[in-house]
Amino acid sequence: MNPSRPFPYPKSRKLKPEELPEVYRALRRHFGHQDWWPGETPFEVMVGAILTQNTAWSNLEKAIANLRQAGVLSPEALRKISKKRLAALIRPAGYFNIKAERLKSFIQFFFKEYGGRLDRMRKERGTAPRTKLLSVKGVGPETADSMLLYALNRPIFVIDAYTKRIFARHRMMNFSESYDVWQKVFMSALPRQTSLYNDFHAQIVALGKALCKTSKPLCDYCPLSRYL
DNA sequence: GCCCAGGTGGGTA
DNA sequence: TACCCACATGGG
Repeated sequence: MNPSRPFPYPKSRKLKPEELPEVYRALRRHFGHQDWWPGETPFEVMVGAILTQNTAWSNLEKAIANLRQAGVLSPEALRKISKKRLAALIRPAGYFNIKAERLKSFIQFFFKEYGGRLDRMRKERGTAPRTKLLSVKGVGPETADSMLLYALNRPIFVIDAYTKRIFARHRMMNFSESYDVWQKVFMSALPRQTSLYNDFHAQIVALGKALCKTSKPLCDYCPLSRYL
């Protein structure tokens, strides 16, 4: 994604953060409730959060399928497997060497901090899990927040490339604002509800994927065109 | 063949 | 702080 690319769409009115609840309802009317869970288990979600970094979802799915096929989609098995074999299994996800390294560092952290047990991580209150996750090499804010929202059911809004692209195009804020600023704007404008954050992010991804498949200008197609 | 995808960390000025 | 860059496969 090149944020400096010229803005390819007609000048639009500015979308205000206060309109986000309404935007969510518009997306939901268009796409329907997503009930989105990007993985079969919470642990799989955490693994997927690392594997999906800057990668097409279809490639991630191949890597997850390989891990499942090899029977290593568990904390214990991922701790035991060699980095070399792990890298070979996740090859379709791209960046396989660096992601094998990141998965290993995450697993090491997961055992050191929580004994490899998700329930122990769940019990920890407040912002401690996020702070700790961010200390793991290879886990940045989006990866940490994806884990917190989709694996631990915490009310944390995930900001991804689709989110920034779509809302920057609607001139709500600049693409280049920091992750924390983007997140603060969304979380200030929306009630703190896990189910809302889960489905809103899923709606954004649904829109992002739909727009990737069309060459039409955004405003001809987008269910948010009423806000232009 | 070319462009891009649900990021992150390291290096340089 | 603010940019560069490496990391890599697979689909359109």
